Amino acid sequence: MARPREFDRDAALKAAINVFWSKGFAATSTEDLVQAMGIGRQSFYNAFGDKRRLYLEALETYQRNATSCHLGRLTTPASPLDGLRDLLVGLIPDDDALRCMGCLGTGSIGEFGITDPEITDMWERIIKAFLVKVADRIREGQRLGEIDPQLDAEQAASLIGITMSGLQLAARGGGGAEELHALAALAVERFRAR
Amino acid sequence: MARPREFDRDAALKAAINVFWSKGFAATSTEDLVQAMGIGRQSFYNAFGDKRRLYLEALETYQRNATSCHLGRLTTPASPLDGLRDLLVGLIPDDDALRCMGCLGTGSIGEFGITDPEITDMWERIIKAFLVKVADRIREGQRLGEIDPQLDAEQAASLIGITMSGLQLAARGGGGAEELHALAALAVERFRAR
DNA sequence: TCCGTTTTTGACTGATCAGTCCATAATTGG
DNA sequence: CCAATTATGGACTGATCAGTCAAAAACGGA
Repeated sequence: MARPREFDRDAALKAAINVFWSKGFAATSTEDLVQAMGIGRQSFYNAFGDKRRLYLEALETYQRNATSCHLGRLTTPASPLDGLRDLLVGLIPDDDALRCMGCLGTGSIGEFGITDPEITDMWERIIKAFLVKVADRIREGQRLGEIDPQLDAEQAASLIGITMSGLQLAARGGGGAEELHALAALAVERFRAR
Repeated sequence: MARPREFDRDAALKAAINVFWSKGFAATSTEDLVQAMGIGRQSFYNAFGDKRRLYLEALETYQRNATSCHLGRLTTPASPLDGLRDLLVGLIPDDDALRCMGCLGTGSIGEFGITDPEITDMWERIIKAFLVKVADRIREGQRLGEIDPQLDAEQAASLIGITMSGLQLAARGGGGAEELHALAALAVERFRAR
């Protein structure tokens, strides 16, 4: 039909994700993006709309991938408490360069707050579905006698979510891997039935 | 000796803090600032150096004030556990407009990470001194039998710090006052000796 | 009253911003 | 081989960016 695109759209998107991830939306220029993505300016606008559209797509892609990793860690271990610990500990990469990037999702909250309805909606949708799974796992742990039965599972799940955000911010702020791993483990340990 | 300045420097700084607080550094233009501060462009550069200098001063002023409020809430109640709860609950204003601004300090971490040495140093200095006080209060609670004696006080204090960041991010993300107050209380309750 | 010093005002700078235009190139269906 | 369609590269746009300049204005001291 027409001339095919020369670059790999997924690879370009991945490159864009990394730029937004490390610098945020406002501090990233379209020049930064086309450079990192290795494509021409017009190809950029053809394939991704504009800077904001690309950011939304990058955010959604990043968050979908991240959430899938989180759920993997949460549900893999037989023990729900282990699952929760793996979830939190797994947020914190050992690699310094990666760890100090923090999380694009929490970064977008910090940058936009609730000023951008599309971002707010996306976040709400993703986080709600995720916290449901966390609450399920917590209830499972309560049934098994691992987790304090007095806890409200939904509320405990929200607290896990908040702890996740806090850990990721601390990671971006330069927190060490061992230190943050220990804090993640401690946070989960507080849920154990005694 | 010379012509006196016509504006109130502290008031102008306060106005600048509010702009940076709600929009972040990169998304704030000098035009935004001089508008909000109600001063001329040259007065701006005379009195505050440049945009970055003003940001650093705003951040330091904001954080000094915030930390002082935190310490007040932490130490006022007779019960250390109550102090910790007041600390966390007090982070979350009832006023919607104020609450959804989050925290300028955590915002600066999200925006700059560890890329700006001056910000990193300032943050490290302030947070370390603060966490020492939190750890002191935790040890006091352990002596009184309120707080789980098995906890490492320094580590627990760090977890409190992380929970604070998470709560403030959640507030910026649109979390409700009651919901976040309950989560703050729950987070502290997990430290209680049983 | 005049001088030295500082603030104020508003115009101005070159750089960079996001996004567009257009000519050319590459592809497939007819 | 041509027409239709899309991709590409590079020049270009007006807007906005952070920051500067120069001249006028407001003060205290001599």
